Amino acid sequence: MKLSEAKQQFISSWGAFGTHWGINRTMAQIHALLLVSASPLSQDNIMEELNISRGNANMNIRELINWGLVERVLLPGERKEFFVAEKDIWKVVRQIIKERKKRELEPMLRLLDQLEDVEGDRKDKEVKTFVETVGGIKKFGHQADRTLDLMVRAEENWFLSALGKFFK
Amino acid sequence: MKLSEAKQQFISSWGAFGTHWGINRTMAQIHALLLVSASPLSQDNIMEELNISRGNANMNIRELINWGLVERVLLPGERKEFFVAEKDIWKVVRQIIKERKKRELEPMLRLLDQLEDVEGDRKDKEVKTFVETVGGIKKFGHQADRTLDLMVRAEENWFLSALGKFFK
DNA sequence: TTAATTTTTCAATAAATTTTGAAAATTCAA
DNA sequence: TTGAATTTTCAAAATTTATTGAAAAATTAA
Repeated sequence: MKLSEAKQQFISSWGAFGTHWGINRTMAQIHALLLVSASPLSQDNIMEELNISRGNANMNIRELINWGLVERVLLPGERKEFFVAEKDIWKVVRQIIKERKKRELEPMLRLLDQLEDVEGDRKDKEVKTFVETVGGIKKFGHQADRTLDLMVRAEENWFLSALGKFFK
Repeated sequence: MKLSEAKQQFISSWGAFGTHWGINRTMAQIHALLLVSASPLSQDNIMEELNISRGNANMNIRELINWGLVERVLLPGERKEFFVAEKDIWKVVRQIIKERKKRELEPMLRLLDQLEDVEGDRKDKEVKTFVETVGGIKKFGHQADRTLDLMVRAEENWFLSALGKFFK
């Protein structure tokens, strides 16, 4: 397989993959393109490679920067901005965990904490089921939150390899 | 907070949560509703509670069954079908991991395996970056695949609590 | 300064996804 | 069998989300 074809395939399936994770196709494709580029790309490069408009490129590049997955670089003698993606996949995953934890898990846990003190007789079957189910989710969520914290803080890939040994 | 209000809130935020994970709002809401219901609900119950159409309810209930998160139950003396959700959150999470692994991770790994044998000089910077980045993702992916396998096979919540102790 | 280049914004448009509801198919009691 | 109850399907409509492109804003070299 030729490099250009392989790149195409990678970009396209990374884009499809993203849509299963609440990330829009274009954002995932830009990320994929930068992941496999040896050198920084400008917004125009990206527009051309992916056949997308200026506004679309700009918006999604910015979003990738907000997520901490891409950064701007200034090339000497160039007026344009260029962009590169972090290529160490473990760092990428850590960054995504960090952001999603903050954006999704933590707000959900705050809500669950509130829902705990629902009025009513604990002997009522409906009340009991609600309290127990929500309580279980809350407990699981807090435990996951702590575990993810450790993952995010881990400096190296030691987490997964430690796990591997742990389970053997 | 009243039970009905708490239920409403839980359903609504579980729905919003789902949309960040590539799951449609209604499917997540039906799941939430069943999670906090003490007794099985019929399709009509669900339609009424969530104010959705028959077709919509039917389609999303079926999808939840495909995901292994909900099951049909037949109530004695009733002609209609009723539905219940697995309430043990650890089992729910394991089931989701199992399905997403099969539907998303495994196909991606098969593609990455193919992309590995790209033609071209390994000294070419573009080729090198591609091979290394994709290789890194592949390695990470396979490792994650094995770890998730262990999680799915784990019978009880011992996984997270073991982790907790492991990291202390 | 000025003016060319580049980035950002955002209303309009397009595309994708979800929802509806009525009709068809299926199930099941009698 | 029949027919009422229930489930399923699916084309059309509604809604949501993504994309465009042109205009405005910002940046920078001279």
